[in-house]
Amino acid sequence: MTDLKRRLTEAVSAAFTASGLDGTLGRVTVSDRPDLADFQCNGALAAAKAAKANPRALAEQVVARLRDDPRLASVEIAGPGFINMVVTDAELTLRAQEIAADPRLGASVTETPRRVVVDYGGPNVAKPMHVGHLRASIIGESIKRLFRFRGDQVWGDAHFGDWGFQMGLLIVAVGDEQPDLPFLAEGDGPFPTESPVSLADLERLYPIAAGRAKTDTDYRDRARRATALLQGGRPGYRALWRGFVEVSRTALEREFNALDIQFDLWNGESDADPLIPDMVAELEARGLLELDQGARIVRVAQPGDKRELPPLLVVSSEGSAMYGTTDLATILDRRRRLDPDLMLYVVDQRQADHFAQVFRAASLAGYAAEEALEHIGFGTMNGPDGKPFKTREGGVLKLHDLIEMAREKARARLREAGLGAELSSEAFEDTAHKVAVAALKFADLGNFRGTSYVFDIDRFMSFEGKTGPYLLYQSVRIKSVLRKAAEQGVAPGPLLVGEPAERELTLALDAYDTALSEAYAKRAPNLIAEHAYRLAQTFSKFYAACPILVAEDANIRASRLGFAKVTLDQLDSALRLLGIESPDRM
RNA sequence: GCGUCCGUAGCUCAACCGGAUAGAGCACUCGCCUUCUAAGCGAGCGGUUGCAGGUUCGAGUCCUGCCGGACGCGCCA
Repeated sequence: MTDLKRRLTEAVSAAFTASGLDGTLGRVTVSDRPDLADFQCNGALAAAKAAKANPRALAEQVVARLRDDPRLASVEIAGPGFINMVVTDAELTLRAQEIAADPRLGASVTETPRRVVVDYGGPNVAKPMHVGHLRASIIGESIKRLFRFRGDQVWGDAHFGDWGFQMGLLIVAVGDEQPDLPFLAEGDGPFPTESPVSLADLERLYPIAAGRAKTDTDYRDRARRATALLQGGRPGYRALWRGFVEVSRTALEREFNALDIQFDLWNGESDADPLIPDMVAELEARGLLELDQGARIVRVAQPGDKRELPPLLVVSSEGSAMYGTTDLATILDRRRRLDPDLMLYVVDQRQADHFAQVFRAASLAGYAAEEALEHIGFGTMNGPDGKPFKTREGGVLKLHDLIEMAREKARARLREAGLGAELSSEAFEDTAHKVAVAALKFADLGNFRGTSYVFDIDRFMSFEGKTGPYLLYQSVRIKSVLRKAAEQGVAPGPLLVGEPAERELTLALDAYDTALSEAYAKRAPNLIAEHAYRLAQTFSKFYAACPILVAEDANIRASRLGFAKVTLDQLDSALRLLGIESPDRM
């Protein structure tokens, strides 16, 4: 099943070819001028340029071949050579009925399903999630759902930051505070299985230790040695580290669940670690490694580069694995275990150079084709001052606190609307949570991921305009109508396009497939968000213009109820792809 | 210094492969609840697309230069 745009593209392309023109120029798009047409094709202009001909004359040839198309109410040439098309009500009726009958609500699947790993979230041991994690989690989750919905086999991997220098820092910090810990002893143990520190301890110690390591070289060297010993397998350090990982992960999973984010894999950086010695040996054997200032590196610069890309550091002068080493080993690990066609890294744009280095090294080593590795970068979330977001006190806002702030705003608004009396306290809390999550996610996914945006809690939580709560509201309103219809014994019937609002709604529903395939191609969930918003808005117009349950004619009543039903289904489908769930009432 | 990205309405953001009259939301003004949730709908106001050149029938979009900003640039992740 294809959408109207694609069907018309086929027809217009055929007309171009039949006129002796390049068929690919027959691409049809939704009209820029809804007052003039439903769809348009600008191909005659491009064809004229290539052939040095008159665009209107070429358009005339093409249009002549389209005049008999029964699906078109009109085909006209406008301006310098735009081909404007208006679709008949009959064709729209047919399309509306198709979408209503389609379990996928008009969305197609990809022609060639792939095996895809989406690496996102990036939680770390000992670091509570903060607003900076919000984007990675929200965007990654949406991309994962989108790819899966389009038919790919997808694994979402949290890629847990449980390894590296930060672990050495924690060992030193904890050891300094509790020097009598059995874990610090050399030898094989046995060691306690209980963590000697709480998450709160780790969260308190880590920033202090990290700060000290920046200025205190002795301290830094101790942490580096601890890192090397941990990675070398010292049993006491390993046992202590396992405690860090456990207390951290428990808390992190709770937070992800609150945002309706689920990972298929919680592979830590430590899981890639066992592969490193063989990997290093192999890189060595292939002559890819070079000794430089005591470290072992892979040179990744290429001739065409505008600037020389620094080499990837594989083994530090201390003998430690680095960030890039782990990432490289992770690629190797995934290749062996999952053999993906594509790995997407949903990580802050600022790490673009790092991923370029790792991907090139992976390509050189033959671990993955460079096209199979993609960094899906996103911009930073800034405060109202345009600088990276901070609380009023200058600290980092924890994700947990952010969600609670949002929830509190949602509760207040729900109480205003009188929902407090209507719903049980459980249902009320559930609704407040859904509204809060929708507000946060839609505020983020409404923007293209690559651009930084201003994080403004009041604007986030405003329940008016282009916001998550607006979308939920439209969904809820439709559910309410459907409930009333069921009480009155009215059932949805065949969709009939007559009123302008019904035409518009059908065209909006038809645009779902394009929105999803574009979002998929560009890895850009904001296109889903935009579609959802446009659909909700178009429905709201329809709702105002076309009474449903009070319509005189029974067929029209059933048709409009059918429009309500299919709109709800597609809207909820789109929202699910954004990771947003709509409540029953609000 | 080198590199990447960005500069669009008072504010926050769009603009599909270079196409028609640069669009939304917020804010502001005005209308609309004896119809299904007004968290809504309709209408209005608001623009020299940072500046200057160039290519083109046509430039927010491509090229050059300048101004302004964010970010990155081997032993943190």
